[in-house]
Amino acid sequence: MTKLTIGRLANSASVGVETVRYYERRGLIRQPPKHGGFREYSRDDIARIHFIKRAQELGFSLTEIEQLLDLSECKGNSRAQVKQLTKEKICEIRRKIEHLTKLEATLTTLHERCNGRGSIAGCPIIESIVTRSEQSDI
Amino acid sequence: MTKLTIGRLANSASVGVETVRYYERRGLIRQPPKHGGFREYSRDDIARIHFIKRAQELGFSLTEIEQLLDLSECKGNSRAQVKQLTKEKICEIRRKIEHLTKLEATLTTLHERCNGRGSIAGCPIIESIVTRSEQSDI
DNA sequence: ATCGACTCCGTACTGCGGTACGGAGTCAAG
DNA sequence: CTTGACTCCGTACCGCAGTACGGAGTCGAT
Repeated sequence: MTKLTIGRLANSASVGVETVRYYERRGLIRQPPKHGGFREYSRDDIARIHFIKRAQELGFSLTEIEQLLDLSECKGNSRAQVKQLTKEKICEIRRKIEHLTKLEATLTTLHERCNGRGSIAGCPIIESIVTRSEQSDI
Repeated sequence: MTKLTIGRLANSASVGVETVRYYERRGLIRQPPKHGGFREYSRDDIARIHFIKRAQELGFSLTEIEQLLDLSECKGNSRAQVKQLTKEKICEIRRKIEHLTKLEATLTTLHERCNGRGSIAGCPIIESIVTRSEQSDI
């Protein structure tokens, strides 16, 4: 049972040492006791970083993850808040998808319209950018 | 016919003065002749900024827009390259949509599974984050 | 001639999520 | 007890697309 230093913690959680320090600065993980100036972590801290990483994969920002962590530790009726955060994230993702879908449609139309041969003169893609009046995006 | 100073140019193109200077630094617009130390633009520069803005709306980055601008001004058979850039952008957008769609599905499942009542203990959303083993995202 | 608005320039800062640097201190193995 | 790996800390930097600052100079209208 060697001491869980920052390097070993980082290794166990597959992140960089600097990332751990960064999370500490951001308040995502508490500063652990120090022995001889060196941080000494517990197993729980590995789990905490795993939590952060997994929540990131789900699309949550570090700020939101901070809230999730707080909620997951408080004793109130916090399940509603977690659900609410999730709902907002879903809406955000849907908005992004909607926007990207429109973009894709516009670009695909342009791409199909362009024969890809010859000089720029008459290129429908460039034309569309110059006379910005085609479909509405954004 | 008052002189087209940076402020008037910015106004005409609905961007900030600092944005124009930034585009110049980035090489997106050439530095115009200066009279008494003041930049003096032509009507073409307004069109150029409009081009940049419209291309941004289409999802292109400033780096890509630089290429588009170069292509739109060169005399070679550059239509193929414009089409290629567009295709790559479409692929990039499709990848993003794909990723976001998977995320949305995962989060929606989680959201449905959570009744939103009570404390954290047993909350399916938090559980899913803690035991990161549900669906695969990213 | 004066005044206010504008412009000049370099630099720093924003948000996001880290990554890199570098000199000093410390721990553990040989 | 030396050596090498690790850790400490603050700070700067990355990409992206700007935005902000602030002191000095200049233009146009009165």
